[in-house]
Amino acid sequence: MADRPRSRQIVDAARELLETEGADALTMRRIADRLGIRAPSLYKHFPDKQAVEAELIAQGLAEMADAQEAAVAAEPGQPLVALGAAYREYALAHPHLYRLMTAGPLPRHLLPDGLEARAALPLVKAVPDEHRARAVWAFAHGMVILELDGRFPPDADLDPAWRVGMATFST
Amino acid sequence: MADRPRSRQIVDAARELLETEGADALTMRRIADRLGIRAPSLYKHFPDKQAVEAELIAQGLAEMADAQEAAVAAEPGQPLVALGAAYREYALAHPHLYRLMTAGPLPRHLLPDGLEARAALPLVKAVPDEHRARAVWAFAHGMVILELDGRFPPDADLDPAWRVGMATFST
DNA sequence: GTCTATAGTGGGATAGAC
DNA sequence: GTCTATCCCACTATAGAC
Repeated sequence: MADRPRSRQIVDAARELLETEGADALTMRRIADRLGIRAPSLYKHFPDKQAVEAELIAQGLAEMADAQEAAVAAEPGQPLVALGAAYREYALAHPHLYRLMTAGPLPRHLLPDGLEARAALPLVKAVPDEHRARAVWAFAHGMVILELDGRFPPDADLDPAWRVGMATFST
Repeated sequence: MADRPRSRQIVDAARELLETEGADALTMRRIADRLGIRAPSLYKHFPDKQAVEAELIAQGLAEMADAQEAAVAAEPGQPLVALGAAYREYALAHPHLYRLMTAGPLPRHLLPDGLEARAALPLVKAVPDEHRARAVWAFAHGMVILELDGRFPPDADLDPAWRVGMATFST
């Protein structure tokens, strides 16, 4: 806590705001409030708001990659089922961050080299055919985002939908 | 053009703004500009902005339902393939409207009764198992939204991904 | 049904002093 | 690296006159 660099403190504050209150709360003013400073001071550490958001996206992608890698390591027999479960779990545990990561184009020029590829790698290894891999990703993302957006019936049990989807793609 | 009711003109102007410039351009001021009036005048015809958006969402859902119904009628042998193609085609033809229709919770209390169910019906008939139907919808929505958001590699040919997904769910 | 005027809120970002 | 002061922007929405 003590002397983490300011830039790190800023990203941490931004993340807590995002995760607890959502994207609307993620403003330069609110970030500064959390640190007990004024908003203009943030611009000594980051050129603009997008740069702060890019850090959060990078964190999310790295954590998602970790989760995916751990999932296949733990359940090598059914990689696709393990990947799907880990994907869903991470997204539902960090809904606002997941949205930030996936809504709109990635600011690729602001992300570490290779990060996007690393996040995709476990799926690519489990599903070598690229077209099939894209289809699986679309299924998983669609399930997550429709759930987060409250688009399924409120009482719908989604476990069977995940199961049938993952089973279908596993064959 | 002449004497369509003002409320209708407002919705038409809103739709043209949304479709041509995206959600950020859909403001009460811009709508009023298009009609040559001032923004406050709009509030004599609609209680608030959400009511205007709900009209657009209702239009989109109805048009999507039309497209789905026409698709199964034209290709009764492979309903799922026809539905997927029609879904994708409508979404890509109206990307901003599609986003408005699918991002966030539906304002169900502002939509005509039964409209949401009508839009879902062709898929429900083609895929009687509700879990499987949800999985198919998630796949289709995921494919569309990832494409609209530029998340697939820029040079990716998505036709094979759609084919493999639809074929997989058809068996 | 339109207008003017305005309230109220919020945002990102910069200049320049210290 | 922080501050104050400020700019400029934009939005939804209401009140009240005509």
